[in-house]
Amino acid sequence: MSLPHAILTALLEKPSSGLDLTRRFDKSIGYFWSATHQQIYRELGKLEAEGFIRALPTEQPARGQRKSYEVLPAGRAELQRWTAAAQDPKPHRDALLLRLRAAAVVGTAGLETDLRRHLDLHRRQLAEYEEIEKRDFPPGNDSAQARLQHLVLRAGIELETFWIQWLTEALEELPEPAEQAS
Amino acid sequence: MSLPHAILTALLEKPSSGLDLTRRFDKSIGYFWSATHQQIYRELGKLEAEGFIRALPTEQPARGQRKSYEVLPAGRAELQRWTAAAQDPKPHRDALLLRLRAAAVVGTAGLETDLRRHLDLHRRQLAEYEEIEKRDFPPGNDSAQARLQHLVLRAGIELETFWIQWLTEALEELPEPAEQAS
DNA sequence: CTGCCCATGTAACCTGTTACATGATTAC
DNA sequence: GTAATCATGTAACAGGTTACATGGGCAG
Repeated sequence: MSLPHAILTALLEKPSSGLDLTRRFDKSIGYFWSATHQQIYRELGKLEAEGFIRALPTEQPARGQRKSYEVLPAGRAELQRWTAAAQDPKPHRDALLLRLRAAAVVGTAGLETDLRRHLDLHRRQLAEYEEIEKRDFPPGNDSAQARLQHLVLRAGIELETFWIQWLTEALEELPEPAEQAS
Repeated sequence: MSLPHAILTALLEKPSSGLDLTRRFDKSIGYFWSATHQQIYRELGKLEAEGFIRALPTEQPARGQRKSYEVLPAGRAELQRWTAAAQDPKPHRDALLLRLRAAAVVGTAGLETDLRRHLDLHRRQLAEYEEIEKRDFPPGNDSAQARLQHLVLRAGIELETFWIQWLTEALEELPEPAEQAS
């Protein structure tokens, strides 16, 4: 039950249309809560029906016309309630760790290529985060809002850093191709 | 599409009944790929229908009777194929980071209690992992299989360590209760 | 023989994914 | 005017969650 709250947060940061939101869910918010445009439109409909958001009045909100939404007081209250509510951490699911565990049983043949690819993807993501950090969080800005946003970004940076280091170790653990059983 | 492969891995490590698997998915494999008993029974049925596993022959495999499964050669081959296949990382979804981002907009009132609870949960998980490490991976055992399994466990340890450190920082960033607007 | 737990399973629902559909705008 | 793209949406499906059902064995 987090997608509606991700959308409320995004809309509070800036009122947007469905497509705007879709774009913002490809970066920024989407770095830790991804969503496709189909999910977003579905959820915008629900949020509007519940009275949490409303479409900004425009001329012709017909098909093919942009429709921007803003958060209503009830929506802000709901987000506040959700933020403060106790929530149990969701069980983890990490396909890569599962694969390594499977490889311990059936062998590591063929793994290396994809591990290197993942390593590369994490390096790119880290570079992107560091770019954002340099651009959006120059030293000195210490408003409460900026500090919290920076904290979230640093979580991303440190998680990517962890995966890069871990994948590097993992690649060292793999037997040389020459040693692999066929 | 990872649950069937998680089950194949678990069954290769040790043939089991549905309930055994359920228990093992509450720890061990379940630390990075959780599943409920309903999912497991559903998936066991599918895997058996596909010829990847089979029920070990017993007297009366009726309702209420334990039914143990073992992996067939086709199942091992499928797991091997999956392990070596390229897989894109799934998009992240982390409710806690989302909440912090929401809190940057609607305020941090009420957050602290639950952050402390999460911190405590992560500390317990880390302690559990370290216990397992001490028990199952004493220094000196360096079979390829043990090294891979240890690598996976270390990922868990380091991730928990990260969250503990991050949550500690986050709690320091929160304004004092006295400063919070009502 | 009642209540409780073990073991397997069914059903309904919710969320997320993939593929496709439709109207409007812009480029050529 | 036709093709490509923008913007919003529908439909079908897959995976995961929650609630409930069924039969067997065991403790008192």
